[in-house]
Amino acid sequence: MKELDKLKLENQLCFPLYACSKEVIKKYKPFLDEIDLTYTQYITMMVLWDKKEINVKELGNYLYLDSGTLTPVLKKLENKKYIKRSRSKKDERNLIISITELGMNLKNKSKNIPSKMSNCVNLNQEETSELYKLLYKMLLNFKN
Amino acid sequence: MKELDKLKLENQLCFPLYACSKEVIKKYKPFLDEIDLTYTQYITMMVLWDKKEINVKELGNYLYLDSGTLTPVLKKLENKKYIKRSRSKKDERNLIISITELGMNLKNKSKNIPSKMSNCVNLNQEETSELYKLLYKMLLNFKN
DNA sequence: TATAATTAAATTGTATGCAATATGATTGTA
DNA sequence: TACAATCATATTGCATACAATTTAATTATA
Repeated sequence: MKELDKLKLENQLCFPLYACSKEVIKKYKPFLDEIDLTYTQYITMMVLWDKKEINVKELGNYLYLDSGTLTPVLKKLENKKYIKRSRSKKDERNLIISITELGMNLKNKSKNIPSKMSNCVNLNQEETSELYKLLYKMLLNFKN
Repeated sequence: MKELDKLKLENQLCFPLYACSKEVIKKYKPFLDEIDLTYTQYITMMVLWDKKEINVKELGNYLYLDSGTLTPVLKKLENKKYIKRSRSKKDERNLIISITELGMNLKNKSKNIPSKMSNCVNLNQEETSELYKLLYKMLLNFKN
C-alpha cells in the first residue's frame, strides 16, 4: 500500500471498530427502551447482576470507564431504585454500589435481549467467536 | 450456555466492540494532539483528503454520523481553516464542504499516524485483516 | 506523630453522538 | 400554479466519555 493510501478511511482498522460499535448500540436502543435503560446503564447493571456489590473503581475496571462517566450514570440508576450508593465503613474513600431487589428483578425482564441482539448481527457462530477472540486479544493488550 | 449467563458482561459481543473502540481512540490521542485534531475531526479530514469536496449528507454516509454531530465538528474545522463551508448554488439545501490548502497540508503531517497506530495493536497481519473483514461484514449489514 | 504522598470519587470543561424538532429549499401533484 | 410532501441542514436536549482538577480519606515515612 502506498504511504498516503494509509490515510484513506477504508484502510483503517479503527474506523469500522468505531462505526460498528455505535451501530450495534443503536440496534440495542429499541430493546433497552422497553426497560428504560441506556446502553451504559445496561452494562453497569450487567456487572451488578453478577457481582451484587462492587465499588466504583472496580466497576470502572470491568467497564473501561472512569468516575467522571460513572458518577452520573450511578446517580441515575440510584434514582431509578435499581442500586444503592453508600460509603464503605472500612475505607470512606470507597463508594459501594449494591443492587436492590428492584434491580435484580430487572434481570428477568432483560433475559431476551441478548438473543434479540444476536438476531440483528449477520455473523454465524464461528464468525462471532472469532470476532470475540480478536477483540479481546486487542482489548486486554490495552490494559497494560 | 444457560439463559441467564447470556446476560453476563463477558458473554457479550457488543461489549468488547464498544470498549475496544474507545481504547483505540484513546491510543490515537497523543498522535492527534500533535496535529490538534480530535478523532472525529481526523476521520472527517480523511474523507476530505480523499474527496476534496463533499456535502454533509454524503459525508455522514461515509462516517455513519448525522448533521447533529457533524455540524459542530465542521464549524470547528472551518475555524481552523482546514475546510470551507458553502451552500450549493444548484440546491441551496446542500452544504458543500471543501478542503483548503491548509487542510491538504495537514495530510503530510499526518502520514505517520497509521503506522504508529498499528504498532499499538497487538494483532498480526492476518488477524488484522480477519478482524477488518468481520467488522465490515457486520457494519455493511447495518446499512440495510 | 506530623506531614507528604497516594488513592477514590466527584466535579468541571470540552467534545461528541443521537433523537426529535425546526427551518428553509426543492419537488411532486392536484 | 398553489400547496403538500420531501429533503438537507441546523438546533435543542439529553446522555455519555474523558482529561484535568479538587476534595476528602488513608497510607507511608521522615
